[in-house]
Amino acid sequence: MTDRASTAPPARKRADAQRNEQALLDAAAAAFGASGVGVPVRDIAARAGVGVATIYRHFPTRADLIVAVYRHQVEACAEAGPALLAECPSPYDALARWIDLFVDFLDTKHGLAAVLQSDDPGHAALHAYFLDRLVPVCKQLLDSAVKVGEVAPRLDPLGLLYAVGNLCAGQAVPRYDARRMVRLMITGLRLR
Amino acid sequence: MTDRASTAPPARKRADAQRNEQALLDAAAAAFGASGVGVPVRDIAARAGVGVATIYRHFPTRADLIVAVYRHQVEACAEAGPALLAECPSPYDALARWIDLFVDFLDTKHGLAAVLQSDDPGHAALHAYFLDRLVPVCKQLLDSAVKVGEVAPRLDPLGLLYAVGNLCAGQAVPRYDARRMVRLMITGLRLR
DNA sequence: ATCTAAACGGATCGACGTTCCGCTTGTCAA
DNA sequence: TTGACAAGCGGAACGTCGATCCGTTTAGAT
Repeated sequence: MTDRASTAPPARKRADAQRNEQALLDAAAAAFGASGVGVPVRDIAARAGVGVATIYRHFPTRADLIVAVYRHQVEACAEAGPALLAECPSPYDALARWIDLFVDFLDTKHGLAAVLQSDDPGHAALHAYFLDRLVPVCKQLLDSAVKVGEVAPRLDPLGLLYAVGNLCAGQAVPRYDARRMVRLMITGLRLR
Repeated sequence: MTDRASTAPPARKRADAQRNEQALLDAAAAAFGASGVGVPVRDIAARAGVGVATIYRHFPTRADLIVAVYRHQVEACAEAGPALLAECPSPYDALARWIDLFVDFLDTKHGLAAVLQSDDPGHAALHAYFLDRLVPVCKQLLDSAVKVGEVAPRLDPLGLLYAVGNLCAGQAVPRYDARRMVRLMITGLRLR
């Protein structure tokens, strides 16, 4: 075992493949920012200076690519949950602020919320990742607020996250303020 | 003026064109119900037994076809607004029940809410129709509730309708209950 | 019966996601 | 260093879909 990491599996990628994967991540991030997460696959490939097949080789579905691009930010959002719970005066406040963070994240990513609500099986991995990572955090916040009687019990955290995502989708109309509508919904949650 | 209706404009459609238009409306209604409003144009044409060009001739954009298919139901929803205002104990109740009607309408139409939130210019006519017809009704209900102090002022009726539409979009997840989330938001509206 | 413009249908085009296949190149052992 | 081989690559090709085009059919008027 001369490997630096003793747990590393024997399969190692070729150097050019690693470079391409990184180039693709950079290109995808740029393309998503410029044209939304629905940007044509060919555009991303062109930005990265690779062929389209290379994208599919590294990221079998668009969802895989999206997850890879936004993983850091989703992680940060997930980790903010317990932190807010610790520092906020009440669990409800923590929940409200955490939802705000989630809205911040979603509405700076053109079309991400829309993709999140699609039932295209190609997006299953995206659903799975977001939900696996964020539902437990939301549940913890919700449970804490329920425990002190600030919020009514029996609200599915998945449903709440889903609703926030939906409210952030489709901002085509300039007079529509997603954040305000989310706050309204969170207000409706409060018991006392 | 030998025309039966003196107000009829000189332009009259050929009988076969009228038949085809009706066949298309029936076929589209069936196809929308079976496969959602995103069903391929070719499928609708096949159901109606016409060529695809005939669809575009009668309904230049998909939005025109959707509007034509659902016009009656949208009208009914719009007309229910003033009626509810008259018969309900309070304007807030009328608003809540009207929103409920809107949700009823939306979530029985696969994918309609999703189309409603798309910013595809081909759907502009759909946006325009829904908004022209329903925003004034929503505004009347909202204004009435504001006047008696049940709801905070300065909420854009368009934004509220948009939010309801968003909440009804993308019901891919079985544990997501759009109606419940809408009710939560409407609850958040209430002042006293 | 004849004429004409309205209407038609399906071929066609372009955009896109996805797959396929022959070529290139990194890696490792001799 | 060199040779062999599999990992990796690029872009052509295919299927689907929306939208348009164009030669043909036909309703309705004369």
